[in-house]
Formats: sequence, structure tokens, C-alpha cells
Amino acid sequence: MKTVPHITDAEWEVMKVLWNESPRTANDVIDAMQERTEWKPKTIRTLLNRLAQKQAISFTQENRVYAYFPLVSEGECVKSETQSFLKRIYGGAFKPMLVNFLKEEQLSEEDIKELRDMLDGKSK
Amino acid sequence: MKTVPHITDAEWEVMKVLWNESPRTANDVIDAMQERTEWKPKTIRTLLNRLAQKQAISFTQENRVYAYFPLVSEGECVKSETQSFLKRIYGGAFKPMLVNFLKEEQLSEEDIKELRDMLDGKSK
DNA sequence: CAATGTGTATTACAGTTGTAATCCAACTGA
DNA sequence: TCAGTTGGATTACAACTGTAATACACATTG
Repeated sequence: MKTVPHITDAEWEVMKVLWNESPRTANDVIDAMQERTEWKPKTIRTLLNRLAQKQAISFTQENRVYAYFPLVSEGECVKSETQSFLKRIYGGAFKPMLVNFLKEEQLSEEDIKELRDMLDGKSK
Repeated sequence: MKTVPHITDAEWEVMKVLWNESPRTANDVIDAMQERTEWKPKTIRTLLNRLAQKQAISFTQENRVYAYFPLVSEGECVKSETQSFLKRIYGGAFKPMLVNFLKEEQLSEEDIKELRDMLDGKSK
């Protein structure tokens, strides 16, 4: 099973941009990021570098410009982060978390219906 | 709404011990921890100190010995950590996460039944 | 009372993370 | 050709984390 590198909070924002569309040049990423954050361009370049170092992304070079693209899928990362979250908070057990969430969160009538349909799909 | 301090991975293990039973002396905590981790006693004391500093726990003094107890409940912390997790991974939306989980995770027939019952309880 | 043990307080130290600034090489326009 | 601009590489730096070790103060024992 492929292990995905650990992606930090700040890095995650950059990944989202690349998952959304790629390849993108550093400047494209910077533009996209500045619609959602206050980060300076230099900061975003740092994050791109770190992500490339840890092989979460890579790039192709076109003249002097790099175009970045993800090496790991959003699904993989979500799964991996979820696993460690679950492990930390709930000792790894999935159902207790669900139970807790369902207790705590407010869901619309449609949400509930949708979830129930999914459960129906799961049961044989 | 009360804000809980951020509790790190390592600190979380200590909190679990105190949530499980408190107050406990440092040595009690250390004993309990050593059943589950390899951490040195000094390490655990450091974690207790840091937790006390950030007011996640406090202590009473009995002669020269401290007895520690949580200042924040497990529920609060779970909720708070879950919020930031959700925000980071799913942009804060709860249902997409559930949908994803239900797709990914394998649940027993009883689990599914239990969840369905909970959903029934939620819908008016 | 002196040495030893024990519990707490202080200090250590490297790796990670957030958040950039500076340096350098190449391109571009005058 | 020279200076400014621009993209990338290197460096910065403090806070937070994991993981302790050392120092200190009080208590106990011989």
C-alpha cells in the first residue's frame, strides 16, 4: 500500500488548488491562492517547494517556468489523514466516530435520507 | 463558546489517561502511560507540564505531590479537533465526509443497523 | 547532620511548520 | 549592452513538538 507523505495544513491548501486543476505554474497557483488566503507569493513558493521535496507534487519545466502537478490523489490523502485522525481521536475505530458525529451534528431531512439510502446500499 | 486549547498527538495520549480517571498523580499517569507507550517518565512529566500551561489540565497539591485532572472534557476536545479536521480536509462540510466514509469503510451488518436507527432518531 | 532519594522546575535540542526575505541567474526593454 | 524584472534557490527565524536530561528542593535514613 502506497504511503502518502504527510501534508500540513498550509500545504493542504496548495494541494487543493492543484487537485482542482493541474498542471499549473507557480504563478497560477499563487493567483488561485490569493483568492482564498492572504499568503505572500514567496510563502506559496515555499510550500510548493516543500511539497515537491516530499514528493507530493512534481513539475515539468517549460523554459524557466515550472508547471506543478500532484503525485498523490486527493482521495489517497483524505483517506490517510482520516486514518490518523481516527487513530488519534477515536483509537482507530470508525463507528464510534460516526455515532458521535450523528449525535452532535445537525443534518437536514434530505441529508438524513441520503445517508439512509447509502446505508441501504451497504447492507446486503 | 468556550475554546479548548490545541492538544497535540502526544499530549492527547496523556489526556486520555486523565479522562479515563482523575485526579491522578504524575506517577499514576506515568504508570498508566507505560502500559501503552515507551515514553520515559521525564517525557510524560513534560507533557503534563505543557498541558497544565495551556490549561488543559490542572492539579491540586498534596504535600509535595501533584494530582492532575482535566479542565476540558473529552467531548469538547473531540468536537474541537473534529471541527478543524473537517475544515482542513472537507472544507468544513460534514456530510461529504460521512458520504466518503460510508463509501470507504467496511461496516458490519449490525453497525449499519445501529446507524440506521440513529438516523431514524434524528429525523422528525 | 549528611547523604540519598524523589518529585518538580528548568533547560535542551533537533525536526516541523508557518511565514516569509534575500540572493542569483536569466530575460527584456531601452 | 546595462539595468530592471521575474522566476526559482537558498536562507531565515520563531513557535510548536517530540523526546528527554539536568538541576534543585525537600524528605527520609543512617
